Amino acid sequence: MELSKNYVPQESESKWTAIWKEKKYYNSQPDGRKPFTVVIPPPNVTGVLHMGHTLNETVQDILVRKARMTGMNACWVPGSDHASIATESKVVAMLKDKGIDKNSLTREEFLAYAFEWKEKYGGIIYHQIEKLGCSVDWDRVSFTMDDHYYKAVIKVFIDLYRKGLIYRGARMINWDPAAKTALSDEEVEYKDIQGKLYYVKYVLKEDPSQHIVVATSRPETIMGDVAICVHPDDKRYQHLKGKELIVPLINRAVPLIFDDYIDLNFGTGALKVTPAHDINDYNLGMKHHLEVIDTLNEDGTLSEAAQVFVGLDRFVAREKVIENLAQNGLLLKEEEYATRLGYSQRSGAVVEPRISTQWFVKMEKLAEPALKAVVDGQINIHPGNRFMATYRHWLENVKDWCISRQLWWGQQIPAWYGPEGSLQVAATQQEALELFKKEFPDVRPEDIRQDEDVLDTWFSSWLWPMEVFKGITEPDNADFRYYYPGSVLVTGQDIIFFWVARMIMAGMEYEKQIPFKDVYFTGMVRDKLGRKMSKSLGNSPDLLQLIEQYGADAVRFGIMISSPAGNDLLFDESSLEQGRNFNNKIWNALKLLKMWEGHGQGDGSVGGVPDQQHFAIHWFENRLEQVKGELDQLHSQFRLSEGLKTLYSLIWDDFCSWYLEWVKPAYGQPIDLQVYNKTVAFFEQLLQLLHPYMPFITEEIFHLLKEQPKDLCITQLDIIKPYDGSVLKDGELLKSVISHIRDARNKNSLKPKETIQLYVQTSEQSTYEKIRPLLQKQINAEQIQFTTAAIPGTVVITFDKDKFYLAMNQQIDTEAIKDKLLADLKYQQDFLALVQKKLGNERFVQNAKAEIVAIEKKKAADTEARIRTLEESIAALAQ
RNA sequence: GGGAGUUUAGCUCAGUUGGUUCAGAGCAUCUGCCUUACAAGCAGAGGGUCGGGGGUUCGAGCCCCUCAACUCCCACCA
Repeated sequence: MELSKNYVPQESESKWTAIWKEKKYYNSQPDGRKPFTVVIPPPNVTGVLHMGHTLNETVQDILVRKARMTGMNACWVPGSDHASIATESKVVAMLKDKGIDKNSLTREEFLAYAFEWKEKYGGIIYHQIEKLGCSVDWDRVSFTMDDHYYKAVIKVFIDLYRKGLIYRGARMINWDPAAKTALSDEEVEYKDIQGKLYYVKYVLKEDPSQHIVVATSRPETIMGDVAICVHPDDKRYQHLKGKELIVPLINRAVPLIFDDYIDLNFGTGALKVTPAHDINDYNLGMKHHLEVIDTLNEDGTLSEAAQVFVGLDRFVAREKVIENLAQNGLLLKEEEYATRLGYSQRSGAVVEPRISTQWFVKMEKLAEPALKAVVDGQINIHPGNRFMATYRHWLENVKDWCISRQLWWGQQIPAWYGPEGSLQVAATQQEALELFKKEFPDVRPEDIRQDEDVLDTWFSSWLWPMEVFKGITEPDNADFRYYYPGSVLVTGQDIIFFWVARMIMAGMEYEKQIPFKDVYFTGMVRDKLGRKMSKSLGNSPDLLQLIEQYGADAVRFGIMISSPAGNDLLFDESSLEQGRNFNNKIWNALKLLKMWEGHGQGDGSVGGVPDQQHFAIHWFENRLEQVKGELDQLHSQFRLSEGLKTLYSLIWDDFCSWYLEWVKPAYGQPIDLQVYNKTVAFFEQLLQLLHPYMPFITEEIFHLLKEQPKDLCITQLDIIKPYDGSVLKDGELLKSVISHIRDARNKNSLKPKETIQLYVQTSEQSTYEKIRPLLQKQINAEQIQFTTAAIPGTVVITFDKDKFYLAMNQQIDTEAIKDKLLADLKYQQDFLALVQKKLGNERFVQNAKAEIVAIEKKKAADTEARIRTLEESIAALAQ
């Protein structure tokens, strides 16, 4: 079989995607095994996967594949979120392009367009998830607007309402006067602008000669003023306590109130309170039980309540008010003032804060068990407890959750308005009607109307870990009982409140159980300049194009290699190159083995293995077990990035650079069959360990390596065996000695083909005997001999307490060697001085633990021995 | 404004309970190699006052205080 020069990912990726799918490896059904359940954080249905998703999905796939290979019944549920705001605005934009105004459509017509849109674009993310190699169960695809899911959301709303946890209340919302619609916070763009601050005189009712000056940026709202507020400690206004002031233009008397909300140093320290047109004023008004006077219409013109300039646009009215104030001598001055204004993303109009009636969830009772679950450690957050403080702070100061949205795409609020302002909450019109009939026996279907608003997207996604298994609609079903609670949730730290905390609340409320045992927070993916990835900057790469260019495994490698849990990741395509290079490295190891295949010699019995290769095999066997242990440790701590680094180094350095070179037969020589078989077995194990991170290439090579009874993705990892540390130590010694001698060869400009004679002066001859054959081969030595004295005319290298003499057919730069030895000597002497100073310190000897002192003593002894070695070498050199 | 986090080599990051030679890894850089798996490679090398200052301790990259810069979340000043 002819293998290509480099690994070509595309072909094998589509091949294995199809095979895995066809064999249904990733489909899960409840059975006797332990479940390992992961629910995907559902991406927006009409979106595309960005690099943040790529990171999340890769992390999940690593965990799921690893679980599947360790005897667990892994179930990874894919799906998507209807994402009410994001999707609706996209659909609205699409309609606009077609020349259709949303306002001209009925709700039903609009939803038909929206579903059509969802069907058309909803598949994109699933395709991307598949291309990335994610081992999700495609039979369990869920969508937050599936029929059962819709019902679950409605059921929960009704339930919470009956429990008294949902109520209607007033709230400031962002209003777009041009589009005449409410905006979500996300749809408001803030811009820094240069505005003006107007200083207006409010005279005292009982004594017009006295007044308070108020600074305002919005004089046109003066007619909505219901109080003037100052700081309780402000000496300037103490004497006016209990007095009333006159609002200009309309001559309304309003009270002077005191509140420490006021900033003493801003403006004049006096604030006009206009509850209808400012969120802070609204809160102040609530606190002080003030009236709310809404002086604006929904199109931004002044309303009847304003009394003056009725019907004029707010900005026209502003000029009129200023004019009027100036004429009456009430405008003291104007001041330039830098501020931020909200603009509507949709129409560009200046956003108007407006009071509206919204639905809320009471959070206090829900928050308590959710906080406890994390504080008690039922749920473990990774990394560490870093997000614990944030989580606790939010839950302890939790505000009620506004769940109504002025949109059509989503679950319509199951509240019905009947005669005489009556209200009923029910799943269907029929049920609502029944309820109304108790009070109004004659009520007809056309007398009641459902709330127009839909529910916040998070009000559906907080049920995700449950309802993907129909845990809300059919709580006793077998799937739910088996898979719930889930194992790990992998998500971005930015939605800890929006989503994570609320899922925990829902889980505790409806199952009295946590929804998942571990939460793994990934960081935010930024570009290499540290900027957030965004469409407007155009710095977010296209996932499919990256996969096309580098291969899915390389993309997975690149994104994982530098992303410790919770830390931001600066995405740089060079890490993908590193991944691609890693692919090639593995591919080339395969090519090497393929060259050996069929050329094996010997009967395959252990006895036939030559000494040098025997050591190599023995060493790698133990090294492999050691790394397996490390990997397990890292996995249990969710340190996947480090796990990948560990594997990278194990494969590239230990396996390819050291082991394969050690067992490689001399040019033209056949390989020992036993060695070959062992090497193949090692390679298989490496592929298996790497598989969760890089599924495609590992599966491909696994099969190219030899005939396999089954596919790699479902093989089970062996139990880790204990390893022999002394072999590893010998291996480290061998590697160090090889490196040192190669360095000396380099420094003396020896060509690789030129041989040397090596003399070793050591007290540990038996150790060197073990590694002698490999050492000889790797440093291209004609022979290695032991010596008890310096060999003149050679290059001297000291290593630990041992000395090496390299004889070569080459001019030797004695001065350079001497300089190096002297530098080393100086370092050792300085180090010894430090250690001795420490040991000479009585307080150290008294206070430090005995073993620490012993270690220091050993350090001193070792260093002294090393100094002697160096001094001897330098002396020998002088001869 | 409130809360949280980060700061270690040119870049991206490890560094666990304060104590093994602890100052590390990868990438990048430099030197030498077209050695018959791999130049997307091989063999080596150099590079850091651990953000600044102070403190605790026999001992601090790690603990405490303080300052600075950057980042995120929340609330957004008339």
